[in-house]
Amino acid sequence: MRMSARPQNVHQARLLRLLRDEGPRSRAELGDVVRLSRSKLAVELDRLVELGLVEGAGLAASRGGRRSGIVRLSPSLRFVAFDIGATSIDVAVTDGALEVLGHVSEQCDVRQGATVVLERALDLLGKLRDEGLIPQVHGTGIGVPGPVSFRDGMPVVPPIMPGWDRFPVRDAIGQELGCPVLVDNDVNLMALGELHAGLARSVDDFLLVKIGTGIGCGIVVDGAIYRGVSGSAGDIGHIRVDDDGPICACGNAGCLEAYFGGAALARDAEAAARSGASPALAALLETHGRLSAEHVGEAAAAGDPTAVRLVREGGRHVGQVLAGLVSFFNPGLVIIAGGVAGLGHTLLAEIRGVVYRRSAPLATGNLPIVLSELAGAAGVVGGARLISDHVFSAS
Amino acid sequence: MRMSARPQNVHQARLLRLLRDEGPRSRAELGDVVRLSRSKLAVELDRLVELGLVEGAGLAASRGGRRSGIVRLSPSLRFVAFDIGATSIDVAVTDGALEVLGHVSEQCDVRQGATVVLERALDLLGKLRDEGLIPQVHGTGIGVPGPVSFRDGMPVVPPIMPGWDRFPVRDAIGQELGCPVLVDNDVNLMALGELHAGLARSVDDFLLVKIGTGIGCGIVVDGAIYRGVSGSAGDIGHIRVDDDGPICACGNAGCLEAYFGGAALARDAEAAARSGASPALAALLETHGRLSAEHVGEAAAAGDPTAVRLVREGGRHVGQVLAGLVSFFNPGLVIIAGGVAGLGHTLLAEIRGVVYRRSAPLATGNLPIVLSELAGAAGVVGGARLISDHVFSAS
DNA sequence: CCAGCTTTGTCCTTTGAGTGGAGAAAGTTC
DNA sequence: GAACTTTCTCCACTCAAAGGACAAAGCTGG
Repeated sequence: MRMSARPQNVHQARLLRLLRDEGPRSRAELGDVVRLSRSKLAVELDRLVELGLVEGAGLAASRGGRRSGIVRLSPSLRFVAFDIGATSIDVAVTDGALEVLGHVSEQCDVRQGATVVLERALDLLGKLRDEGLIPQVHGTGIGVPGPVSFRDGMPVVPPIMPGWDRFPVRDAIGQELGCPVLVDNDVNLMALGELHAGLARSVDDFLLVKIGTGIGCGIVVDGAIYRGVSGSAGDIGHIRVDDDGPICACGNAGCLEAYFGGAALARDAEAAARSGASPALAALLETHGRLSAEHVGEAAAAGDPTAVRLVREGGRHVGQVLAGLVSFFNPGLVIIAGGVAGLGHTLLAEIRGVVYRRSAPLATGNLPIVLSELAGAAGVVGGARLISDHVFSAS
Repeated sequence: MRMSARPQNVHQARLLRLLRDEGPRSRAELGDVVRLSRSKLAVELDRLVELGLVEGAGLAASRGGRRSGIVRLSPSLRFVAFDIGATSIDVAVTDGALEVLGHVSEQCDVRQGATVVLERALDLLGKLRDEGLIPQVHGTGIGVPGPVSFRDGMPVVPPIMPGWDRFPVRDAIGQELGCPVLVDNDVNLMALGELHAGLARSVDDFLLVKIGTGIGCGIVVDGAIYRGVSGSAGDIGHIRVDDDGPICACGNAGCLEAYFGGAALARDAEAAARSGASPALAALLETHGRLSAEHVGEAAAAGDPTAVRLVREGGRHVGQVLAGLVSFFNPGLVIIAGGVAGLGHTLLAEIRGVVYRRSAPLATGNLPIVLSELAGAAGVVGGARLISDHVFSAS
C-alpha cells in the first residue's frame, strides 16, 4: 500500500485542520482567514489537491463578483478509532472531518489480554470494511483503559489490564493496518472528543471526569492533552477522600474510587437491597441477579429514597475531590462523563453544590459543570482527533 | 529615555536566551548549537551587537585552528524584580544572565494599599540606583501575594491585599520606569526562579508548594507557568483536608491553610505553650510575646516533642493534599518552599511519607520531593526570568 | 442585452532572505 | 617553517514569497 500523504509544511497543515474543523470553504474565504498571499495560498491548495488530501467541490455563491471555488477535504479520507474499555470494544470509522461513518461495538473483557482483544478489534474493523466504508486508512487512534506511555505507544503497568504491560500496541496495529497509529488513555481520548465535537469546542483548559468502572480525569491544557511526565496524569481514582472510608483495591482506605466507582456503587446498592433499606433496589436485584450503576439510576429516577441517597453521597465525594482540583487547576469547564453520568441531574446537582461551595471563588466564578453530550461517541471521536492532529501536522 | 531594544526575530531571541542560560559562548560554539548557516548566524549576531544587546568579549581558546570570537550579553543589561509579600518587599537588580547584582528588602505590610507599597518599592529601587547598579532598565517583573490577571497586569479580588483590587500595577510601574513590566502571582515567580536557577532547571513539568502565611502552588507545564483560565490556578490553600477540621478564614472547615498555614501553626504553637504541653514553646512565647513558624522550627530542632508533633501533623496534611495533586498532575519534581520550609527535614520526611504512600505508584516512581535551595532569592530571580523571557522574545 | 463595476484566479516579475563556496586570516602540529 | 585546521567575511547563486497586471467570471442597472 502506498504510504498515505502528509502535508508538507505548516501552511498545508493549517489549511487541513481548518477544513476539518470549519468544514468546506471557498478559496477566497480561506484567503481571508490565513495570512498568506493569494499566490501562495493557491500553490499550497494545489499541492494538497495533488496529494489527494483536498479536492474542489464546485463554486461558492458570489460575493459580488466572480464565484470562488470551494475546496473540501477529500471524501475518501478515513480515520479509524479503537476505544478499548474495561468490558467493551468500540470501533469507528470517520471521514476527514471526523464525522463518524460507521460504529460497531461489542462486549469484551480487556483481561483476555492484548493479543486476543486486539484481534477482536481488528475483526470488528473488518465488519466496517466489508460495508465498503474504508477505501484507505489514513490513521488510527487507540484508547485503552489504563496508563499509557504515549511516546512508546504502549500501556505501562496498567492495573486492570493483565497481559498488556508494555505490549507494543502502536507498532502492532501500525504493522497490521499500514498507517500511522497513536495510543492513549481512554479518558484522554474522551476529553479530545469533547474538545472536537462536544461542549469544550471553544475552551482551552478543561477537565473531563469519567466515572465508570474506575474514575479518571482527562486534562486539557491550551487545547492539548496534558499527560504528565510518565503519562499517568489524571489518575484521580485513588485520591483520598477520608482516612476512615472503605478499603480500596489499591490497599489504601478512603479512595474516591472506593466510595463511588462503578464497583463501589454496585456494592452499596446490593447491600441496600439485601438489608431491606430499598424495596426498589431489592426488586431490581431479584430480577437481574446483580446490580450496577444503571440500576441505581433507574431506582433513583423512580424516586427510591435510598437510591437517591446513594447518588447524592457519591456526587458529594466526587465533588469534594473535584473542588480541590478546580482550585488547583482553574479550568474553564468541567465535563462529567462515563456510565455513571447516566445518573443525570441528581448527580450533577450534588457535584455542583460541593464544588461551588468549596472551590476558590475566583476559580468557580464562571465555571460550567456539565454532563457529556457525546456519550459513547466521545472516545472514538477523540481517537480520530488524536491521529488526525498528528497526520494533519507538518512532518 | 530611548525605548530599549528587543530582538527582531526568533533566531535573535533564541540566541539571547542561549547566552542568558548557558553563559558567554564563542560564535563557533553557537553555530554548533543553533541550526543556522554560518553567514546567517553572523548576520544575526551582528544585528544583536548593533542593538546593544550583545557584545564581543575576546577570543575563545583554539579548537585546532583560528580562535573564535566570544560573544556575551551586554554587561549593561539590567532587569528589575519586585517581590511583594504579605509583610515584606524585596527588590533586586540582575544582569542579563539574571545574576542578582543587588538585593534589598524591608518589612512592609501589603495591606497599606497599592499606592503606598509601590511607592516604598520604588524607593528601595532608588537605593540600588544610587549605588550605580542600574545604567538602564530593560524590564521589570513584579510578584504580588494574591491572584493576578496576567493579561491585564493587575491583582483581581486578592483576599489579603485590600486596596489592590484591579489596581493597574503593570501600567503604573511601566509608566514610572519606562520599560516593559509584567505582573504575576508571587508563587508563580518562585516557581520560575526554581526553573531558572534552582533544582527544576532540567524539569519541564513540576510543582512548587509555598507554605508561608498562606499556602499556594506554582504550576509549570512544559517549561512555562500555567495560570488557568482566570489566573487563579495553584490556589491550594483552601483545599479540603477533612470535614471536621478547624474553621478557616474563608468560612469553610478543614481547609489546608486552617491546618498548617503560618497563622495556624502559630495558633497551635501558642496553644501548646499556654496549655503547658511544651515547655520549650512556652519559654519562647515568654521571650518573644508571640510565636511564629520559625519558633516552632527552633523548638523542634531542639527536640521538643510537641513542636515535632506539630510539624509532623502539618506535614501530614500538606502531604495528603499534595498526594492528590501528584496523582492528578504527575509532575517530575515537587519543591517545598516558603518560611515553613525552614522546618526542614522533619517536615519533608512527613510529606514524602504521605505522598509516596498515597499517590499513584506510576506518578511517584521517580518523583523527587525537595526543599527549595534558593530561599529568599527564588521570587526575585523568577521576576527577572519572567520579564526576561518576555523581552528576549521576538516582538 | 450590454456597459461598467467587483471579485476571483493565474501568471509573471521583482524582491529579499538564506545558502554555500572561495579565499583570507589566524592557529596548531610536526 | 610547511602543511593542515578552524574561523571569519564576502559574494554569487538559489529559491520562496509577495504583489502587480491581466484575464475570467459574475453582478447591477439601464
